[in-house]
Amino acid sequence: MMRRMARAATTSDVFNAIAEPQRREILILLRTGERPVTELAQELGMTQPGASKHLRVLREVGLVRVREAGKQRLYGLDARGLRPVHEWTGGFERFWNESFDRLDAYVQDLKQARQEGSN
Amino acid sequence: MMRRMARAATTSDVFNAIAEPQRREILILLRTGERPVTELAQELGMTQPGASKHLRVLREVGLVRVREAGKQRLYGLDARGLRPVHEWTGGFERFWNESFDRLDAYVQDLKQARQEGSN
DNA sequence: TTGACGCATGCCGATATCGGCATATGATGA
DNA sequence: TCATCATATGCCGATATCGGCATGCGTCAA
Repeated sequence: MMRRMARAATTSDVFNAIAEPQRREILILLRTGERPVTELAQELGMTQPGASKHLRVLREVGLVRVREAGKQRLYGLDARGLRPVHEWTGGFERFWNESFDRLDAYVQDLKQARQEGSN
Repeated sequence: MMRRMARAATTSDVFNAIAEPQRREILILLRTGERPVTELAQELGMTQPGASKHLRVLREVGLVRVREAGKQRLYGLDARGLRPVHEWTGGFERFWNESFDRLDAYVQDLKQARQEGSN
């Protein structure tokens, strides 16, 4: 039945897949070329099962591809799935590039009120 | 001690904040201007407490700002926090725009393998 | 065939998430 | 002051997440 879901399945949503810092690191690393799981785990300081699990998530949302190479499984980047995210955030570009009526007033307000650095 | 965290705190990470579909909808809606909570909840078909909670997360990562207006609290967009996400994904742009050596090989490989093997 | 390697998966525990509901808090106006 | 509106928060239950560990399974080499 699955009436309620605590969160959109990480496995079906690129936004969710890249919400995990380690998974983002994997993607970055894979920009330099494909890697077998163990090597990847080693370079990122994670356990092999840990790497495998993250890779699975990435695979399921289509951000990586696997290629069998004998004993190994070479994981490679497939960044096409990141494009929608890029475009989605791009839809807000003008809101951070231009200074807006209300927005601008806010910003000035805040800059004065807080020092903005705290976090 | 908090040795292990099941996930990066949603409250400290913009990536995580926008991993939630409803929160993304809120951000989109707020592009057209600020809104009091109830109106926002109504327009997006969510309960008032639900809206408040999502707004809290968005506030804590700095994606929205609140302005007190008498009884109401007007929430407005602050898209600056989306810029890092845009840039991060942008770092993968050439991987989906250009056709790459290895990448290309993969694709060809897969096309062949599927035609032959047909799992 | 056997053993070692590479990897995936299953189970567990701790914790976080999300929605619903009730309720607390705060401002407004009669 | 008191009722009311607007919002925030607390608690709950169901579920998902993530890391660690053990183990299963396939591949290769001797």
